[in-house]
Amino acid sequence: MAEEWRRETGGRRTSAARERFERIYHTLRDRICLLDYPPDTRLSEEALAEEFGISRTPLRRVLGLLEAQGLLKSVQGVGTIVTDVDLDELAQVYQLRMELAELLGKLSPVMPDEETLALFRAHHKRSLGLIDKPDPRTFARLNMDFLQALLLITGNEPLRDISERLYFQTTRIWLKLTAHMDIAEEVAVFSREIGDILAAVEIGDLEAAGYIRRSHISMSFTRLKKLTI
Amino acid sequence: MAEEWRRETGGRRTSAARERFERIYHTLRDRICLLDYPPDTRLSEEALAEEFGISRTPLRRVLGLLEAQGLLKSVQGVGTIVTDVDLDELAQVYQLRMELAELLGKLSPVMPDEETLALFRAHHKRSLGLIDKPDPRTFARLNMDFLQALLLITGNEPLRDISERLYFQTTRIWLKLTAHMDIAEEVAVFSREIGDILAAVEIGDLEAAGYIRRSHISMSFTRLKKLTI
DNA sequence: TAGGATTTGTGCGTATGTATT
DNA sequence: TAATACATACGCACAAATCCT
Repeated sequence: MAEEWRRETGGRRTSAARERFERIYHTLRDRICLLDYPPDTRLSEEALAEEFGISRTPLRRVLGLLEAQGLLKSVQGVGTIVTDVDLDELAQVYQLRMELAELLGKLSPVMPDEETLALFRAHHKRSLGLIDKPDPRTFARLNMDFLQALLLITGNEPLRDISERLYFQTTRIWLKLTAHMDIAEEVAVFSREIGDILAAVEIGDLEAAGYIRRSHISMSFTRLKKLTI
Repeated sequence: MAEEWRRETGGRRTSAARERFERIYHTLRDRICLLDYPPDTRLSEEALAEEFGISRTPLRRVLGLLEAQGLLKSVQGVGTIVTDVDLDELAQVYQLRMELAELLGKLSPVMPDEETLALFRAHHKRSLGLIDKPDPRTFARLNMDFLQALLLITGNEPLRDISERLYFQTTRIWLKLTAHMDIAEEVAVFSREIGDILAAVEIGDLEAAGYIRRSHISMSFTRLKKLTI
């Protein structure tokens, strides 16, 4: 039979190869977005393959996906290079993310269960703790975790996928500009965002949560533009 | 030097390998969406590689992208299978496409040049000719071509990419249900849609074009639901 | 239940392209 | 300009998994 590898309730299958693919994908995506691999870094397929204990072939499958999502660019004879984010791309992505944030609370809204609420509260607590000791990397990580939680308020899977992809496409620009901004102020603003959205989610007003998120994406971009001028 | 392979005005590079990748990708995507490969079809990597005159390795790169977009599913020991579209997925994609259609006319609107207008007029003419001799496959092809033209009204590249991807994710369901619908009526409706959008584009009212598109996506889904009940 | 046929997944050597000396 | 070093792209053989007899 060999069906012990069935997973999840719906009977969906997940092969070991697919799990490994996901694991490596998330690992590399996080490294790119946390600037462990800053823009223009040249990655070595061979070194990465060795690190993960596989050959170049399955690794290249992961790199291909990251390239399709705009985080990498492979050029024969040169290498696999981490892409940079230019202001035009950033503006377009943010403009679209604003609209999608609004849709998060409108399309197939899912009333959060107790587990999801606990997640929001935990993130809020983390943000409060971060105020005392602001750290760019910890801030970036919390930001990523909070996005994942926020996606749970919609049952529209394509919307979740797209929102996640657009977020990771440009989020590393924040860590890149960390030296030119007031980290303490950014953390304080973000903590208020989480608090406001948590309040909306607690009373089940997901549409309000979407609007709050939209407003913060808008203001984030405005602050960011002032830095780059 | 070996720089004769530069293409496009912006100095953007396109290697031969990348062009071949794009060509095969579009070929296979069209075959899936035009039901040359109906849902549940098992594709052979070896046969496809031979057809395109390459080995399995670069072909698998294309299949990997089609799998990431939800059109294929590879299972070891079984094969590469064309996915089917279930009603839940269809509903979510259509709900999102309605919103994105509205955004097409709002985010970074691009006033069409004469070439683009000629494209719209040509498609309208094709739709009128199709009324006399309705054919499902020709209809599907025109539908695809019109989408590509419509995407030109926005300068927001992420929005264009996402709109295109969502369209191709579910459009084959129309051809699949062709036997149960009034093709002549569908062609007539579509021809009016093109005519209305053409009129809006001609006078530069791109926001109106987006709303017209949205309304037709909505009505299409309503008609489709009646077929599947 | 077992085994062979078939398919995708993987490892590795080679070809091809780029940058540098 | 030519040669060398080194990176990704490719082709092929084998491993692993599934299905059917």
